[in-house]
Amino acid sequence: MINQIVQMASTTEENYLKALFNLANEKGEVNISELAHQLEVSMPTANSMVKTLQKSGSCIYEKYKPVVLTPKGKKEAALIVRKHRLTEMFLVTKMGFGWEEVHEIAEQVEHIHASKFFERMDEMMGYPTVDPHGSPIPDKQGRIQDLQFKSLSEAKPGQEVILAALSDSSTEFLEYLNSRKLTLGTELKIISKEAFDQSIVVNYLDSEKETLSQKVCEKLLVKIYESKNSSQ
Amino acid sequence: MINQIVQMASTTEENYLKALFNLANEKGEVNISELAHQLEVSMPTANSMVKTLQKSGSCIYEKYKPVVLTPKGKKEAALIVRKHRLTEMFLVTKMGFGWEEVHEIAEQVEHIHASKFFERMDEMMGYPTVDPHGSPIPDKQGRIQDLQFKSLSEAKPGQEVILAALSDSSTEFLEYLNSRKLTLGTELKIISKEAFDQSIVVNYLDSEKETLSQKVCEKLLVKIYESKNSSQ
DNA sequence: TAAATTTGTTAGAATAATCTAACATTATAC
DNA sequence: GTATAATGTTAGATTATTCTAACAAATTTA
Ligand SMILES: [Mn+2]
Ligand SMILES: [Mn+2]
Ligand SMILES: [Mn+2]
Ligand SMILES: [Mn+2]
Repeated sequence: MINQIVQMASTTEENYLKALFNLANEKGEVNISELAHQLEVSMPTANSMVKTLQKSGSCIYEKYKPVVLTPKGKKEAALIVRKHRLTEMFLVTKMGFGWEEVHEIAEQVEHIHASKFFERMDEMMGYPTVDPHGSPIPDKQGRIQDLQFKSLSEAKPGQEVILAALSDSSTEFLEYLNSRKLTLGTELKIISKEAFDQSIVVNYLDSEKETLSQKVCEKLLVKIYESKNSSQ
Repeated sequence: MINQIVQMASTTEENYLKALFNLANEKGEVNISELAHQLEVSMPTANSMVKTLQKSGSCIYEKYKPVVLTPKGKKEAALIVRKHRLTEMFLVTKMGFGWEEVHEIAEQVEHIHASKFFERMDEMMGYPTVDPHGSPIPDKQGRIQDLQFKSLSEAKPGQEVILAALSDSSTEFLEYLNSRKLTLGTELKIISKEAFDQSIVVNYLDSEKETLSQKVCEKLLVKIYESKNSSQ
C-alpha cells in the first residue's frame, strides 16, 4: 500500500510534544510525573498519551524509564516551538503587545496548520532569531541554536553585562521586570554583591540603581559585555 | 449555587454554530441534512450535535423540524464570524495575502480565544466594516448590517455599477476573478446582455472588455452607480 | 535494610465526536 | 392516494482524552 494516511498530531498531542521538548531541554530526562505536572493532567493521563506518541513514532518509552523524544518527535516539537516564538515576536513587534501578554495567545496560535501564515510573519519581521523573551527561534528544519548565556547570579562586581534572555517568562516575572524598566538589551553594571543573601546591586539606564535578589538574578540571562578588575 | 461553570463552546461546536448561522442567513431554515452536508459529517452526527447545542441553549430543536438558533446562539455565531472576517481582512491588508488565500487560515484563527488579539487587529485596520470578499463584519455585540447589494445578473445594459461583494468566495471563483483582474471596487459598465444565455458584456478598467456568464454574474454583487437610458 | 515516600501503572469509567446500519417519518411523483 | 425518494432518528460501536481508585515499583530516609 502506498497511500497510507499519516495522521497529523492533534492539538493535545502537540502540547505533549512541546512539553517533552521543553522539559528535556531544561532537565535532560523527562519523567511521567514532571510531564503530568507540566500539563496539569493526572499521571495516568500522561502515561497513556506517552504510549500514544510512541505508537506514532514520536518518542521512545519503556515502563518506569524516562521518556525520550525520537528525532521525528524532536523535529515536530521544534516546529511547534518555532510557530510559538514567531507568533510571540510578531505580536510584540508588529502588533504592539507587551512581552507579558503574548504567551497565552501564542499557546493557541502555535497549533494553526498554515505554514504560509508563519512564513509571512517571519518575512515581515526580517527573520528574527530570538523571541521577545530572548529564547531562540528554531529554523524551518527544527534546528535550534544554543545561545548559552550566563545567569546574572554568576556575574561579579565590576562586570558590565547586557540582559539577553530570561529563564522564566511567567507573566508575574515579566511584570516585575516592567516595574523596574528592565528590558532585553539593557546594560547592567554590577556594583556589589551581598555575601549573605547573594543579592546584587546594579546600575543601569545611566541613572537607576537597583537591588536584585538572588531569585531574580538566577532568572536573568546575560552576555558579559566588559570587565573591570576581573581575573580574565 | 453561584459559581456554576459555563463551559466554552469547543472548536467543533463553534463550527456547527457558524454553519447554522450562515445557512440560516442564506436560506432561512436549516435542515439536518443541509447542516450535515455543509460540515461534511453524517446526518446522525449533525443530529446529535444539534441536541448538544440545544442543551447549552444555543438552538431550538424539535424532531423533524428545522433547527433555529436562539438569540444566544446567534450572538455566539456572529462573534465567531466577526473573528473570521477580521482575520481575513488582517491577512490581506496587513500581511499581504491574496483574497483567495485567507479563508482556510481564518477558518482556524477564528477559534482563538483572545479578544485582545482581535481587538488589536480591528484597531490596526481602522475598524473595517467588510471583509476582503465584501461580506459585513459583525460588531462586538454580534450585530450585523444588511448591505443588500444587487446581483450583477439583475443589471441592465447601459448601467454602471461597482463590484461590492461576492456571494461565492471559493478559491476557484476568486482565482477566476483574479485572472480577469476583477477586484472589489471595480467599476463595470454593462454594454449588452445576451437574451439566449443571460451572459453580459461589460467594460471595465478603462480598456478591458469581457463577457461574463450568467453563473458568474449571479455571484457578483454590485452597487448601482449610475444609469443611462434607464427607467429610473 | 526496612519503612516510608514518591513515582508509575493498570483497570475501569466518563464525555465528546464521530461512524454505519437499520428503521421511521415526511415529502414528492405518478 | 399509494409508491418512491428524501430526510431524519435511534442504536450501537469506535477513537480520543480525560479522570479516580487501587495497586506496584523505585527511591529515599532513617
Ligand atoms: Mn511563550
Ligand atoms: Mn499550545
Ligand atoms: Mn471566509
Ligand atoms: Mn473554523
